[in-house]
Amino acid sequence: MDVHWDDLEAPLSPTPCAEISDDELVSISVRDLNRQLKMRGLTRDQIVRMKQRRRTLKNRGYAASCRIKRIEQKDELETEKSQEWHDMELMQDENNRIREEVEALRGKYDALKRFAIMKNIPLPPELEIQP
Amino acid sequence: MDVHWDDLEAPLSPTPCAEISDDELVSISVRDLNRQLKMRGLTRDQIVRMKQRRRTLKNRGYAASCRIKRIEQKDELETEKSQEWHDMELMQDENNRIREEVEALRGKYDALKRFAIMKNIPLPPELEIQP
DNA sequence: GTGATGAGTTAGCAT
DNA sequence: ATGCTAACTCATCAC
Repeated sequence: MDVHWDDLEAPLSPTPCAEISDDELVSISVRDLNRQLKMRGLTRDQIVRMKQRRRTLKNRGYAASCRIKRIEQKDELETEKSQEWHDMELMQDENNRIREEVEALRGKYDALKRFAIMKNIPLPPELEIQP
Repeated sequence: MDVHWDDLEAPLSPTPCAEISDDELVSISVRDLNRQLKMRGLTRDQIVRMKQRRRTLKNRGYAASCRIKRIEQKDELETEKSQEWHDMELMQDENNRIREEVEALRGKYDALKRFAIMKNIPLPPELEIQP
């Protein structure tokens, strides 16, 4: 890491590119990359290969993010699903609670009806009890 | 397709393997494959390469099923999610329906209470109306 | 040029 | 040997 190109003395040596690490190559700007390539008299062919290596490294990263994204989306779906499942349970409970309330109320109503009948108390029609 | 090996006359020719299509190679049994390879005097090296080609073709299929499986699982999750969402809506409606029922019942109760008070009808304590 | 993604290859694990 | 899957490479598309 932290290589200084100007320190190198043999730009035309048989291994003129070995010093560029993957991390550097993938993060350097196109502008700077071109500058370095020119400066170190690389052949057209070497330049093409270097560009290609950069592209491949970039693609490696894209593939990784793509995989991560896919996993995250799956997690998201699963989380939403279990959240909905939870909400549904709460609603189910609420539902039962209200249902019991209705039952209790209706029970009292019936008792009241029996009471009225027993005592022969006539009820106005709008207060009649229909189940 | 439908190649008959016995028809070939030059088992040691420079292209002794070209006749095996991908489909055949990937679906033939190991037993039969070995038989064919032996029968056509292939070199050890050619046999190794043929086996490797078979393995690669199989892997191609595995990769495809793996992708399909992933997509299906995602679809499944999404389907379940929207199903739950639908169920939840139904339950919400049911909930509102029961809630209205309670309200109606309670309204009648109040009316009954006012009626009893107006007529000075004493109710037994267990039939008392508490909101 | 950059980023995303489908398909294919390879390595490595489990059976 | 077989099947699966993560990571990688490559082709291709959209911007």
